[in-house]
Amino acid sequence: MKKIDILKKLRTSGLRPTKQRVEIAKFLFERDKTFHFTVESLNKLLEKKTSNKFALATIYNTVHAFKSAGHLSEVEVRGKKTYFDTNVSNHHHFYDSENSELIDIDSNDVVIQKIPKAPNGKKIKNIEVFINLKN
Amino acid sequence: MKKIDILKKLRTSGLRPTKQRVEIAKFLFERDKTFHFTVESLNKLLEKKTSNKFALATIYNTVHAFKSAGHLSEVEVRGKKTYFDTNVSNHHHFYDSENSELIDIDSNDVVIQKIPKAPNGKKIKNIEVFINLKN
DNA sequence: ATCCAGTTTATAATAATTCTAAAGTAAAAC
DNA sequence: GTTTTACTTTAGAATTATTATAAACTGGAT
Repeated sequence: MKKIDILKKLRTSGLRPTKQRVEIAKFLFERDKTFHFTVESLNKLLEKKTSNKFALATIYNTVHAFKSAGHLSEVEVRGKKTYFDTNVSNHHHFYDSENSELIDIDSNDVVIQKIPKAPNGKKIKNIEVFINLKN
Repeated sequence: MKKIDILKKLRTSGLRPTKQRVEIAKFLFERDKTFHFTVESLNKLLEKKTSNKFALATIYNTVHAFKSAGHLSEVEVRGKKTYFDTNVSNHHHFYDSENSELIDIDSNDVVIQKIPKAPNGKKIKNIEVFINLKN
């Protein structure tokens, strides 16, 4: 994704393309493979990659803004930190607790044959399959 | 589950049946349906139900002790608080984010036809299916 | 009854995240 | 191109869930 697209992405989401947002967006979205991170890991990587330092609160603000705009998804992982994913399509995850690593599973690689119907008055929003790994 | 069984349950787990543990165990395990809770909700419910007050740290200690002994399971729910479940068999969950409620799904009610093979050198520990609900 | 390891307790410490209010800035209005 | 305005960033404080600490307590062995 090119810089011009980054700017468009931000503008069309109603996000003013500030220096910080553009930097973070470039870091997150200018890549081929999907990327999983926590606010802490993102912060460290940004410190290395770019010369600028961002306030931690800015990382939080930005990541949440991107999430609200649908550019990031939050992954269901129990633990202290919240994981985010640049893959916003419907998909599943392996979780390797050895090194706290998430790995995407394409939606097509999981086929569910049978699920229960939703409780009264409720509908199914989405189904997440989480495969925990061991060595 | 009767009191005598509660005591046996604690003793066979190597847990000394203290006043607090017995009270909490009775509250958690003397019921027919499975029960989902957070430390906070459990604490509130115990305050109402029993005349005794427990230190919050005791609730944490006890819940973790029960979990280590295999009498409680921890559920994968993203959010600030950790959820526990008196159902320790292999099963899945609905999650109703409207009222932060978990509902058990029997393992037999979910059939997965296809899953990807685990990444190199890793094995599958378990599979958790999480069905998010909406109104 | 006495003792001791395991427990409970109140409180402090920690960790992730959110809040706050002042200073900064993109972009609209002039 | 200035000025203005509303949105952002920032540093630090506040909050929240959880864990650690260390002193007081207690079940159960002796």
